[in-house]
Amino acid sequence: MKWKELEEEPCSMARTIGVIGDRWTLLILRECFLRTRRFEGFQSALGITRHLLAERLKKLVRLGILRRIPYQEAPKRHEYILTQKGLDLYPIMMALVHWGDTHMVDERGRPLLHQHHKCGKNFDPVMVCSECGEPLLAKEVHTHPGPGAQSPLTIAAPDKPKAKARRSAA
Amino acid sequence: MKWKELEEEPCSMARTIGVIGDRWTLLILRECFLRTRRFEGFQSALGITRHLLAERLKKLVRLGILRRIPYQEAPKRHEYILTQKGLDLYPIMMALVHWGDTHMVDERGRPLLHQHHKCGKNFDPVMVCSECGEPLLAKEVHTHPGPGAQSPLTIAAPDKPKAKARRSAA
DNA sequence: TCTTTACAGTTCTAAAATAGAACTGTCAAC
DNA sequence: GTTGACAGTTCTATTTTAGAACTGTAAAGA
Repeated sequence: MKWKELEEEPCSMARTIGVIGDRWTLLILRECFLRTRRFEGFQSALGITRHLLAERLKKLVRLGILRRIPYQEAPKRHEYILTQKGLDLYPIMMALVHWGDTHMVDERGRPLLHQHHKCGKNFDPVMVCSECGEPLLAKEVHTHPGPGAQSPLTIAAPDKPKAKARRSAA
Repeated sequence: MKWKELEEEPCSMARTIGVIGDRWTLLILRECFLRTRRFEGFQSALGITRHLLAERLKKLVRLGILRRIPYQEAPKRHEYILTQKGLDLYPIMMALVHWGDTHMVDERGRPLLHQHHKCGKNFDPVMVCSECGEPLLAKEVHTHPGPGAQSPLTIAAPDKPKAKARRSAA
């Protein structure tokens, strides 16, 4: 499966993965949320090769997740800033951090604490139901096809004959 | 940067990315949450090559995200079931789906709806503060180093001399 | 003026990961 | 005794990444 194909799957998760589902893109976005904005900033913070960084930044701009804004003329220079679409990735970032905080910390504890302006406390992110406000558990959620569905299950209609025919074709 | 190194970075997000930050792993986990449990099930639903599927399942088992449980003797067969550690990835999955629902749907609408058992309604996941219950916005959160920090900022202490010295070394 | 530095890339080659297909092996059913 | 389900493993070819060097503009300093 190519990356491009992912973006066309009838599954919101697959499409999202097609956009941000690789290591470097995710790390670049982490830096964006930490207020890094410039090429050199990303490069030195991440140790990513310049080649890949340039390529990923282009992709994020093309997808409307970052905006490329000039901050000086003369030698033309640009900053990369999160758009609203990019800012909307925040829950994903927080969910990733929280899982790491829960399952991947060593004996020293969390590398980073998060403080909420509104209440002033260090917090954990909690995912709740938009309708009743209760925390969401996988077992308490039932999925069913929406208007954009193509298969009775969520996802990835295996509409490629290959998938099933693979062995009998031999 | 190698995948192994990621898991040792002083950043919970980097560590999480080291575990689940690739396309196929994420898609395999999606299938797990949709109750797929067997090798052939994953393979035909995803179209992943058998080689990679075997490799990724091993990794997920090694990391304690899936458990490999025999479901028949004779030809020994196993199922792959989410552990609690794996189930805890649910907010990440939901956050990915929700972003896709918001920004990647086509004119037909969402491929999949989610219904909450407790309240019976279709819902969106909302990420809130564990302390005050208010929805979290990136701009209202301040990060500061925790006990496991190694750099004043969250993350990725660029402790590799290469990062800065790269040009002057030439 | 000449050199160095900051910055933002681009362009190579080598190494690693992934795709794609076929092969292995056990057992049940036809 | 042949076929099919299932769960892998083993190949080669293609794509991606890593790693390092090179390009080019302009400011700062010797």
